[in-house]
Amino acid sequence: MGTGHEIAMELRAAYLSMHRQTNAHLLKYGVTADQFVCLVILSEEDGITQQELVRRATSDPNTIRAMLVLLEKAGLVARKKHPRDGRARSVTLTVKGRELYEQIWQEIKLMQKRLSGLFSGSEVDMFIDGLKRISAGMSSTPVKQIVESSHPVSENENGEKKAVHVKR
Amino acid sequence: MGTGHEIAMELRAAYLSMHRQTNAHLLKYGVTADQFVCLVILSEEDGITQQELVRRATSDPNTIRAMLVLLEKAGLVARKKHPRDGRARSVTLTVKGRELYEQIWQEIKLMQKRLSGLFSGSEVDMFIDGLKRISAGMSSTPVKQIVESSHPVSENENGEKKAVHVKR
DNA sequence: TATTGTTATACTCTATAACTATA
DNA sequence: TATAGTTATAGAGTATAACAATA
Repeated sequence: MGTGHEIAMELRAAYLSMHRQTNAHLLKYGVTADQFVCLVILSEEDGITQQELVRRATSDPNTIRAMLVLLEKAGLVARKKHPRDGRARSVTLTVKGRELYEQIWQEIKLMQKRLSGLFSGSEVDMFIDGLKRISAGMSSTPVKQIVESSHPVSENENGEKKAVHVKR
Repeated sequence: MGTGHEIAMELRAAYLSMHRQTNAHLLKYGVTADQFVCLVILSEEDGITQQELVRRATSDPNTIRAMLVLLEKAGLVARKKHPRDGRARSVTLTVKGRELYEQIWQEIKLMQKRLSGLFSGSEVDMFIDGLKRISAGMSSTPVKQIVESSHPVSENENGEKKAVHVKR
């Protein structure tokens, strides 16, 4: 029977395969797969905050900012002041951004058809449900009782990131 | 019913959640999740070539080399000349590398138990099978008929990476 | 000639931490 | 005080392309 380790390795393999394939397709448009995810999210709802983009893209504030700066430089998105919250930014697709998104979508659509074509109708939903369970089960809240164990590397009581020799 | 787009987004979310969680756990050991994958593969079979590591880690030669150089600098792996093929390198875990691997494994095991605990016995295998289908279906061979379409960006006939404005 | 790996180079993504401005 | 985002900094991973050594 499949183990947790196997799930992890195959999840990794599946994601990386998809990610590379997507990047290869998008290379000629000058955007990365991750940047395109931002475009997709914005095409679904324009004017959301960076914070909200972070959440929907399963990302973090620094990464999203870096990507938005690049997308802004490419003239694909705009970051206006949020009308109601002076701290926030309201991110929108420019006309150019929406056009590029739609152009890319035509191509990516075929790849996604290939993706869903790998499953039968009933399988798809079960599979997606499994993915969602993993997202929920692995979402960032660290598991306390796991963190302190009988390893001599870190001695702190509460699982904080008090690294001994941090690399990043 | 779930679409290809939904599969892609949820696959992304699941992988990134798992990846971040793993990185957070491994931070105190001074290795990344990706580096740990190398250690795991080597623990399963010592003395394989970099090429073989590339394949099993779903990676590429440059990335694997960069990671091995870091792992070698940390004293966790060794790269000897391959006994039969003078071009190849035979990669092995050092004693220190194997010890660290086993120490980390105790902790990661719990996370993996949590992972497999999200599924029933019969579900696990179906889910893993779905992931494998994606890896196979998305594996690097580019889909010819998709590549050239009616976009004005690239005009080449055979889907080669002849980018107009390449960023990376 | 084909293959394994290296070197040089460069950019994106990711993360930490300290900071500003607004709520 | 808490929250949204910025700045500075840094390092890992990823990719291209040209190269050397060996098969």
